[in-house]
Amino acid sequence: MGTSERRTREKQELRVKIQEAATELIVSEGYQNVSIRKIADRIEYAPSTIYLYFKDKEELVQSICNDLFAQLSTILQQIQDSPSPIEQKLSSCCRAYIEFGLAHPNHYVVTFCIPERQFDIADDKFNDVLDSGLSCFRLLSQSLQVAMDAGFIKPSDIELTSQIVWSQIHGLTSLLICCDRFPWRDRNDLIDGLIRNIIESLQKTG
Amino acid sequence: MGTSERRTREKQELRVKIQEAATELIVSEGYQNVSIRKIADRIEYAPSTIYLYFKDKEELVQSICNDLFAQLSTILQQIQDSPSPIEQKLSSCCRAYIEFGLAHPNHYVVTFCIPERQFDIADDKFNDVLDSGLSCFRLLSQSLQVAMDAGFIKPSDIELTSQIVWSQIHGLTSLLICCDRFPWRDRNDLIDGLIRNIIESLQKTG
DNA sequence: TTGATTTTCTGAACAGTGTCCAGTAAGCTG
DNA sequence: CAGCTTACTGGACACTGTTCAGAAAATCAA
Repeated sequence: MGTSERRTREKQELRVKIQEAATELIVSEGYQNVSIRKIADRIEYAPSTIYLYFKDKEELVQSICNDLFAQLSTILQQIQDSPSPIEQKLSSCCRAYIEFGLAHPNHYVVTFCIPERQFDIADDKFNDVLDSGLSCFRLLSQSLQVAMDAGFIKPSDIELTSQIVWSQIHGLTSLLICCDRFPWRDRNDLIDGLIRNIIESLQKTG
Repeated sequence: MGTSERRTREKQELRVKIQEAATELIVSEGYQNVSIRKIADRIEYAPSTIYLYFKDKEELVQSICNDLFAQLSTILQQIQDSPSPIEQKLSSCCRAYIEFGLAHPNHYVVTFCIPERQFDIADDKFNDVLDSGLSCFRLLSQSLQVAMDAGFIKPSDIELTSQIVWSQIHGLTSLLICCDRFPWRDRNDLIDGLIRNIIESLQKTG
C-alpha cells in the first residue's frame, strides 16, 4: 500500500516548504527579522505547525545553512577536481569562498558570525552545526595540502596554516558584509589583494 | 546657585549607572541576552526611565562600545608613540587589536559582527557608530604608513593595504570569538602565525 | 457506510522582548 | 504654601519563541 509512502512524501514536502519560506525571509530580511509567525503566514499554516517539523527556530535555520554550505563544498570540490594548474586552485578556492559568502550574506552571518548560538547547543548538535562550515574548511585545508605537496607553497604545519588562511578569507568576507557602509575600496581589488597576500606569505621561504 | 549643576551631575551619574549595568550584562550574558528590563532591574528604576537617557537600546549599547573602543585607540596610539623599533610597532598594533577583541568578545561582536544594525541607522548616526571602530582603523592605517615611510614594508596603496590588513586581523579575532568550540590550535600560535604572514606579505617585493 | 484510531494541525496561552505615553511624584522657585 | 518644572513610573501595545490540550482530518477495520 503506497499510502504511507505518499504521506511521508507529503510530510517531506511541507518540511521543504517551511525551509523555502524561511530562506526567502532570511535572504530578504536577515536572520534577526525572521520570525516563526512570518514563516507560518507565508505557508498558510499555524505557527505551531512548524514545531512539528523542526525542534526550534535554531534547528530550522541551521538546516537551511547546512544545505547552502553544502553547495559551497561542492564548488570547492569541483575546483579541486578541475584540470586547472595547481597554482590556480588555491586562489580559486579562496575566491570562491569569499564570493559565496558575499552572495549569501545573511546565511554567512548566521553560520559564522553569531557566537551565542554556539554556547547553548548540546554536543551532539554541534556536529551538525559544523557539518556545513567544517566540511568547507576541510576542503580548504585539502587544497593547501595539495599545493604544499606540489611544492607550490612552502612546507608548514598544515592544520595551523589552514586555520590562519580560513581566518583571513573569513575576515574580508564578514567585514564586507557587516560593515557594508564603510568606505571600502573596490571589492575585486580587496579580494585580489588579500589572496595575493595570502599566497605570497605561503610561498615566501622564511 | 549650584543646584542645577548638581542636578545635571546627578543626571550624568544615572546615565553612567545605566551604562555600567548594561556593560555588566553585555559581558556576562552577551548582547542577545541583554534586555532593557534586566538593566532596569539592576539599577532599580523602571524600564521606561532608560528611554529618558538613551534614544533606544541600540544607542545605549553603541555608546558603551564607543567608550570601549576608545580605549583600544589609546592603546594603539601608545604603541605608535613608544620608543620601540618601527619593525615591532606594526605587529604590536595587530596583536593589540586581536587581543583587545578577544578580551571583550561581546563588545567586539556588537561593534563589528552585526550587519542588521548598520542597515537601519540614519546617516548622522553612522558617524558615531564608526567613531569607535573607525578611529582604530585609522590608527592601524597610520601605523602602516609609518612602516612604509621607514622602508620596513614595500610601497603600496596605503588605503587598500590598510583595509586588507584590518580584514585579516578582524578575521582571526571574530572567528575565534564566534566559533569558539572549533578545535583551534593554540591561540598564540595562530596570532603569531597570522601576524608573521601579514608582515611577510607586506615586505615581499612583488 | 459507519465507527475507531492514528496522524496532523490549530488556538489560546505563557513568558518574554522593545518602546511609548498619560499620569504621578518629587524637587525647586517665588 | 502654591505653582511650575523636571524626573520618573505603570500600564499598555505589538511583537517574539514556544508549549500543549483539543479539534480536525485522514486512514483503517468491520
